[in-house]
Amino acid sequence: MWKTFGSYIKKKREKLRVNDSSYSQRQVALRIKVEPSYLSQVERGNQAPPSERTIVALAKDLNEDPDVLLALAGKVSSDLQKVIRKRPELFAQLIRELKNMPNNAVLKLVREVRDGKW
Amino acid sequence: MWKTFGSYIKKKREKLRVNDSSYSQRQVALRIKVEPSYLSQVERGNQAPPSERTIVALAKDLNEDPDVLLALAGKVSSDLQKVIRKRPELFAQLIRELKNMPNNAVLKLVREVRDGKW
DNA sequence: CAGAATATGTAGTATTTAGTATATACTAAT
DNA sequence: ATTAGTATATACTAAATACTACATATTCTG
Repeated sequence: MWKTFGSYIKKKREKLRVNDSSYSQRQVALRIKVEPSYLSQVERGNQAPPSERTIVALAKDLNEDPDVLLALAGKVSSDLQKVIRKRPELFAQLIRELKNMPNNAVLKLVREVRDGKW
Repeated sequence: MWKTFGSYIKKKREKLRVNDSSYSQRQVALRIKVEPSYLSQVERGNQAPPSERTIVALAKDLNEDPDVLLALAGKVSSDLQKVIRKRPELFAQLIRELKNMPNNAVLKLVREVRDGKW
């Protein structure tokens, strides 16, 4: 059902575990403050992905991009949502326009904005 | 608690009702397929705003922008979320860059994208 | 116009479902 | 003998909505 998220984080955890034994399910679960059995369920995709709070903690622990992990979990970071909600028409329009633009076009846009050409 | 959303849609409905008696709470509720008592609660802000599905139906019925209504309800349209989730890093970065940009700058961006300059 | 019929909004309570997680106990690996 | 992973059952909360009943308007109708 939710195999994608689960196997993604499992793989990453196991990769880290090769060089650092503190990346057992139990240790990670302890650090991100959930029950080990729950993390097990999630990794195997038997449970839907955790809450945003937990996913962000997990992302930090596994050194992953929170936005990517949230996306795999079918979510969008609440802080991004907040930005959109402040100016819904504007952002809705922009995002829909960019929906089918190729990556490099969007990226170019990002750079121009960042470099203060606006 | 949720007065903003409620009073907004109530006001709009009552405005429409002046010229069209089919905009009573009951009739609207009937059309958007919820119980009249529920719509009443929502309008008075005693209940949290409805689901996306219901809000969109309401927006259509009241001739309002769904994105705006969703925003008032503290939500972001699931189709926008989907776009973001497809390329999370890219969109996350863009949106965060634009967070504090003035409206007209963002608008300019929208226009340039729409006019195919990318 | 008076009264009947109908429509409107609201109160209060109950139900359903989803999301997020815990607890306990068991099995396998080191 | 620990440590690691998993199975299974269960709990808890909030979100979303329905059901019933009632008081007040509004509209017909004779």
